[in-house]
Amino acid sequence: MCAAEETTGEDTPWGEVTPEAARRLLVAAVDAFAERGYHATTTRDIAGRAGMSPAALYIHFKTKEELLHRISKIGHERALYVLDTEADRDGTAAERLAGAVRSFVRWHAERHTTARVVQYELDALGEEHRTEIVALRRRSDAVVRRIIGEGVRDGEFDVPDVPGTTLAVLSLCIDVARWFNAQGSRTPDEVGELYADLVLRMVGARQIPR
Amino acid sequence: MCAAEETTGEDTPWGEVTPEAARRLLVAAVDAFAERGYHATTTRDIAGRAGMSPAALYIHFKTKEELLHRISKIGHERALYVLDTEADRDGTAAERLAGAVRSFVRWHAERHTTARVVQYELDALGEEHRTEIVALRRRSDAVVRRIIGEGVRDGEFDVPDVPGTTLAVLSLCIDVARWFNAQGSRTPDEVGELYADLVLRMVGARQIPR
DNA sequence: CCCGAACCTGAGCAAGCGCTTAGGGCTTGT
DNA sequence: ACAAGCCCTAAGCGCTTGCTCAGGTTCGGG
Repeated sequence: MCAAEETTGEDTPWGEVTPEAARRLLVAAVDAFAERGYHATTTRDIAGRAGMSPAALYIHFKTKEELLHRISKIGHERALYVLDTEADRDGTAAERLAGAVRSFVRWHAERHTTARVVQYELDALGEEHRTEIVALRRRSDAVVRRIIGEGVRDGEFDVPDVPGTTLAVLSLCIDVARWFNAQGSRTPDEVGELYADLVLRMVGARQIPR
Repeated sequence: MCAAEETTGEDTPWGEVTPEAARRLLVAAVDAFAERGYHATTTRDIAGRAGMSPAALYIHFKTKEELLHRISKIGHERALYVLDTEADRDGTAAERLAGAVRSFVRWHAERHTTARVVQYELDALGEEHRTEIVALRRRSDAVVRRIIGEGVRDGEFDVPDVPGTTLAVLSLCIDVARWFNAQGSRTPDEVGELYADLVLRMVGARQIPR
């Protein structure tokens, strides 16, 4: 199902988007969408930021919505990859949960421009594209729920309401994209560390690992 | 500071908006903004939902942005009132924090249509109106920070990073407006209860009150 | 009965929107 | 040298947008 080229854990952002002109447009769109929102952004604005004429956009993308879809899909895949990687490590449930939250939050802070589009412009997608993306989001939910469930099973965590707590944990992480500011006083690493600690408290982890 | 007419804790929503036609338009706007977002909503749509012609809107509101501003201002005042009321009660810091979170979350769930507009359409406001609203939001932050600070001072809470934890608590509550669904399986009361418990864990409250 | 104020509508304007089309320069292989 | 193919632009089409304005309806007070 997944080709070898689709390396969702790459270092270069948007490396899989080719040709380079399309990538430039896409990056410009991410900035514009994050700044003003999808509906308040014009195709002329996107093209302008990429140093091209408005018509150039339609050589690389069929519609403005397709741009959003590609951003949203790649973004969700990246976020999910980050979460999955940490969840599949060895260690106690507490260690894995802390690692997952730390990385997931760090991703949302570091890539807060992308994350804002990914997390808050879902409604602007068309019907089909949205259901596709929602499926990806459910997988994130499943990952976190599994770790918490295992922690409860092994007696590591004290969680009366696993689905509710899962929801709250993910909600907390996702909302970082809304408030995080690069000019602010906290680094992405610091926020990740703080949040990992807070989440361990939420699940009543019996001891702080490491 | 507050006039007698400014009863922000009323039972009837939007009771302070008169005349009745203006209130109908405002309610229609809340629904439309919450559903599609400010920029994706047309003045024709708002007027249509209120059963009026597009021109009628401009008798009661100068611009579309003024509509958003009134919604945002009243909404923020209500939310802040809810928070303040619980924060000013007697009791331990844990009791007050739990009460504040419970009520604040319940408000965001019950009034999730309004809350979505209030919390996620800030950027659509004009420069002046936005700074006015941001000032209201800082007051919410101060309320929560004060309770947590007092809990730490009295040895009730164990919080290494008070500003960070305050941020996280508010972030958690606010994000309820994004995911809460009236058709979902949880009632606003249940979510409020769950979240109050989770927040007490986050601050390391020594015992669960009541 | 008429007046003025309050409220609302039908029609429409200027501007801006997403998107299309015709065509012109590059680069590349031969 | 030249043709093919790719990438881009200038111009603009059809439509929708926020908003305006002249005029009509309703209603309480004189």
